[in-house]
Amino acid sequence: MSETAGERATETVDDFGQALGSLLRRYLDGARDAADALPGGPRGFQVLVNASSGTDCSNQATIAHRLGIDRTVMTYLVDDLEKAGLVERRPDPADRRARQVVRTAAGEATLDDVRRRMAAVEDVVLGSLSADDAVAFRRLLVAAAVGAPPTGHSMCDVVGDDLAGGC
Amino acid sequence: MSETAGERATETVDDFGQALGSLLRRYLDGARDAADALPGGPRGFQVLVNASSGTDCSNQATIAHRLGIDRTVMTYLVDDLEKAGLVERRPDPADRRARQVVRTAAGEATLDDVRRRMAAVEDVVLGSLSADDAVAFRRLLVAAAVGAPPTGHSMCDVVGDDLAGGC
DNA sequence: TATTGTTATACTCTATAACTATA
DNA sequence: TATAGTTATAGAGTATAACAATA
Repeated sequence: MSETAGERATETVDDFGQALGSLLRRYLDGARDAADALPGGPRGFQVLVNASSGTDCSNQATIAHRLGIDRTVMTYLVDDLEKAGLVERRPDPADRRARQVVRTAAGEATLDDVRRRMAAVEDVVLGSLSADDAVAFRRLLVAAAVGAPPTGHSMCDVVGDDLAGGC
Repeated sequence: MSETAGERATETVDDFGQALGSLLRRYLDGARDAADALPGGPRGFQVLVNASSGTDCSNQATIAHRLGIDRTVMTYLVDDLEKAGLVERRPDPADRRARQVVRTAAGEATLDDVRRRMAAVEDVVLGSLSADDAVAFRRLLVAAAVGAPPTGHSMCDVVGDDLAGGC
């Protein structure tokens, strides 16, 4: 940050998309290391985050939609996570077509661990911001991302009607 | 945006990487439309942005490094932009290995046009933020992205010594 | 010896299409 | 008819390796 002698401000980053891409690239570089224990890397991590812990439903389609990835890719990701013993496929009692993706105990433990490492990566990525600015950035990022949810309506809303408190 | 009845806050986005990915995905969706006239799409746009307008030097390697893409990909991108008449490859007088990527008049005009359309896309992507928050977000995004510049040192710094005012 | 740029090749990732089962 | 999930195949995108020219 402090203007070092060798780098007079070389027009830095003046483009929104470039800044966004640069930030994501740096995040993914760190995330790949943090998630190297997980099959699927950062993607596998996000699937694990969005998997059900028992209180909410998470079909493969729901997760795929939420993450913006194809259903066919979800099959492979869940396959690998299941082989690693981190998640389980459970038939949805309300819809026999669907499979809920539920974290195992090992999955919960692994998620806790990787989550901590991801948090460390985030700190590094946002390292050039002050503590206050970093908080503000996270808040604005989430607010901006929520703008147009990938899923027009959550599958939970559709299914959850006759299953009070969760699906 | 406004809380519609059918969508009670479905735990929204609680993950940094997920929010970042979601935002980039929405941006790229719009950017693909905005840059459909350009060979290479959003990537081609960024190359065009980073190409030289005469005042600064821009080797292919410099641009590639700045954008975080491979040199081999740069060749194809510049090939296509050159075929479209938007940029020119010019031998660098200071380094006969290097080729400067310089925008043509048509390239400048196209860039102006696409830049305007990109700005519109950004407004849509940040549409859920207030005007003040959008400004703040852009500022923080750039500040965060500049944190660790992809290029440790710009090639311009190395070459520019004996060419006062530009390379 | 290292770097710029090019080309060809191989690989990874992702999407497409077709199918079954269920709604 | 539409959707969830799986599988196989094809495609886009990307990286790897080798090369020539120059530093």
